[in-house]
Amino acid sequence: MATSTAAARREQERSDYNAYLAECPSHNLLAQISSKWITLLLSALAGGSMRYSNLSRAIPSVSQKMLTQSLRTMERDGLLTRTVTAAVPVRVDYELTTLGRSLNVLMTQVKNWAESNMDNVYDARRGYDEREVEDPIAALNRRG
Amino acid sequence: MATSTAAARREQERSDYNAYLAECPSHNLLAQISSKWITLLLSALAGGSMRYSNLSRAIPSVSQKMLTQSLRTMERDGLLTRTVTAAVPVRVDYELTTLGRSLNVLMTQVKNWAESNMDNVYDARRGYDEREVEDPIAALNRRG
DNA sequence: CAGCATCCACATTGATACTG
DNA sequence: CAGTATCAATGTGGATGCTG
Repeated sequence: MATSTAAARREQERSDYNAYLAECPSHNLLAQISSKWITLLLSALAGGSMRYSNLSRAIPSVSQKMLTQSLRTMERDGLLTRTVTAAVPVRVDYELTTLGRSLNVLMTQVKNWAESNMDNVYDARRGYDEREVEDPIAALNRRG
Repeated sequence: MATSTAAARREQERSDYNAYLAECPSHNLLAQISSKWITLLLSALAGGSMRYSNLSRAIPSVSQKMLTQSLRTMERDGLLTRTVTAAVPVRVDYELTTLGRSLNVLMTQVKNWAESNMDNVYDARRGYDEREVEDPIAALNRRG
């Protein structure tokens, strides 16, 4: 019965920790803001307010669905404001809040890091992939 | 023929931009590093080198699959080193590189932002969700 | 101990068509 | 113009079993 108990205990532990992580709000938030579109929208809106169609053109790879969805999420999280102007046709403007701008500062830094270190990363990848080819040698070494 | 041409042009534009985005290496990199597990692994390894089993225990919610996969990605990108010690049983240590540590500095800032602003975000969400309930009024206003 | 291979469930995303 | 609704494809991650 020992083994089945061990398995049960493992499962219990994992379940506990999952609950802990699911609770952890800062982690959820981190996951949200590091989403692909959020990042792009932050920098698109960094220069000031933009209309829906402007955003759509600024980030042409985004579908209406994801654009709307991301904007709604950001609005809900207080990162931007959505202003509807009653006219024909309707006009909707999006603008970063103070909170949104403060986040953008950080994300810009991360983006800059990515741009600055791209070459390092790509070199590392090339090196890694080449090493993969000569793996047999590593295997020999491992056998002493 | 005007409409079909417009559609074709749109598609062409989108295709062009997609190619542009797919090329954009800093964006790819950004997507990679903002992955859930990468973030956790960075902070787990911030204190120094760790063994595979240590990491597994430090981040209990990660499956072996994702742990291994994430570590390989980070190794490939030059964010950490993987050291195999031939012994029985085998021992594998992971340690952040200088590049990895420099990234961790930024990600820690973002993490801190998330922790500091959690309350703001949650308040905003509550406000948004409450406003949703009284949406009928907004609809009336919109009709002037 | 530190993985890899396989299968599978689910969430995310995209394409398409339609609307106030 | 600024969306909504729906369906299909894709990807991501987890569970399981096996290995050097």
